[in-house]
Amino acid sequence: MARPRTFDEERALDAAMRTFWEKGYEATSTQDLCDATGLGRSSIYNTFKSKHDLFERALARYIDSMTSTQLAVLEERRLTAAERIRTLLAMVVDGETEHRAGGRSLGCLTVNTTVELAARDSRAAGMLERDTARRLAALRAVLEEGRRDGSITSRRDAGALARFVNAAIGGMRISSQGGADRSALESIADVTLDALTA
Amino acid sequence: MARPRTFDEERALDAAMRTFWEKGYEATSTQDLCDATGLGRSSIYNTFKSKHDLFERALARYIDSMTSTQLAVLEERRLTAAERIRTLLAMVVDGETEHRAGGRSLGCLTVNTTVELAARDSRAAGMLERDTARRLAALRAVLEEGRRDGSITSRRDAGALARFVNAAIGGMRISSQGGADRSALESIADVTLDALTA
DNA sequence: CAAGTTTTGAACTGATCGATACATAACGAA
DNA sequence: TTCGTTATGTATCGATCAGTTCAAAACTTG
Repeated sequence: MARPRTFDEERALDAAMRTFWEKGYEATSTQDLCDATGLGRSSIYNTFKSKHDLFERALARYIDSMTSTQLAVLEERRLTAAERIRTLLAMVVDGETEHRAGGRSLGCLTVNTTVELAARDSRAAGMLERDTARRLAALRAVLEEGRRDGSITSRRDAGALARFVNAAIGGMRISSQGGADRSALESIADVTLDALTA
Repeated sequence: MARPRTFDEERALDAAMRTFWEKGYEATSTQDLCDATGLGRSSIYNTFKSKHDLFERALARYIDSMTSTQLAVLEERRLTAAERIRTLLAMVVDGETEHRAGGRSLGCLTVNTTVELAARDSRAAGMLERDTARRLAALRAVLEEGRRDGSITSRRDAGALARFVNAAIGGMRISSQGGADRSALESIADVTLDALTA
C-alpha cells in the first residue's frame, strides 16, 4: 500500500557488481554506482545501507554464481576427475577471455577483493575465506576420487593438490590481468594438469 | 649554496613503498604518505611531482629489488635448473611469511598493482609488463638449461613452463593473502615442481 | 656577517567523497 | 477520492581528497 519501486533490485546489483569488478572498491564512487545502475542516490541508499553494504551484496552475488557454476562441473559424474579439473580450468580460460574492459581482462572479483580488501575488511575477508574453504573441499573430493578412478596419479596429498589447483587458477587470473592471451592461459592450464598426473 | 634536505630520499621512498604495499594506491592518502615518511606535504611535493609520481618511483624500486634478487637466484651456476626454481619458490614462501601486517600477508606489490591499476593506469601497466617479460625470459632460459642438464624432464615448451611457474608464484601470493599458511604454500611449491618433472 | 637559494611548516584551495534531509511524486487500500 | 506509505529527485551536509601558496627558517657561499 505504497509507491512501488520502478527498478529491479537484482539488475541493480548486477550493475554494481560489474562496476566493482572493473574498478575495484575504492576507485568506485557512489556516483559511479548511480550511473551504472541508473538509480538516484536516494534509491540506492534506500535499498542498501551504504556503499560497503552494496559491495557485500554484490560480492556475495558474484561468489554465489561463480562458485556454484564451478562446483557443478566438479560434480559432473560423467567425467573422470581429471577431466573435471580440465573442464574447470577451461572455464577459467573462457571467463578471462570473455570478461574484458578496455582491452584487458577484469580478472576475478574474489581474487581482486582478496588483494584490495582482505587485509583491512574482516567482513569481506570472512566471505572470501568461506568461499575458499568450499572450493578447496570440492577440489579435494574430486582429487581423491581421481585417485580411485585412476585419472589422478600424483602421490601427493589430496589437500595439497587442491590448494595447488586453487592457486593455479588464481595465478592464471593474475597472468590474464597482466596481459597473457588465451593461448598462454591454455598452456598454463596444460602444465597445471601435468602436475596432477606426475 | 642553499638549505639542504633533512631527510634521506631513499628512506622516504621505502616508507612510501611499504604504505602502498600495505594499503594499495587508492586507499593510501597523501596524509598517510606524510605520516609514513615523516615528511611534510611541502617536502613530498617538492621532491616528487605528485602522489602518482611517488607511486611510480616506489613501484620501480620494488620491482628493481625484487626482480634482481630473484634473477640472481636463477643465474646461480652451482645449482641445477630445478634446484634454482625450487630455491626461487622457497624465497617466495619466505617473503610471504615475512611481509605481514595485521596478521595477514601483504602479498606482492607487483601482483597487487596488476589487480588494482593495470587496467586503467597505462604507465604502471607498462612497468609491470616489462618486468613480467624480464622474469619470463629468465625463467625460460633456466628451464631450457634444465632440459639440457636433465633436471627438467617435462616435454612441454620452455615458454609454457615459464608462464606456468610465473603464474604459480602469483597463485601462491594470492593464496597467502587469502590466509594460506607456510605449510600450505610449501605444498603448493612442491606440486608446482612436480609439473616440471612430469 | 650578508646575500642568495632552497627547504620546510601551516594555512588554504576547489573538488569530490560517502551519506543525509526533505519536499514532492506515485502508488495501494479504504 | 482521500489517506497512509514509500520511492524518488534535488540540494546539501561535513569530511577528506590531492595539490598549492607563501612566509619564515636554514643553510652555503662570498
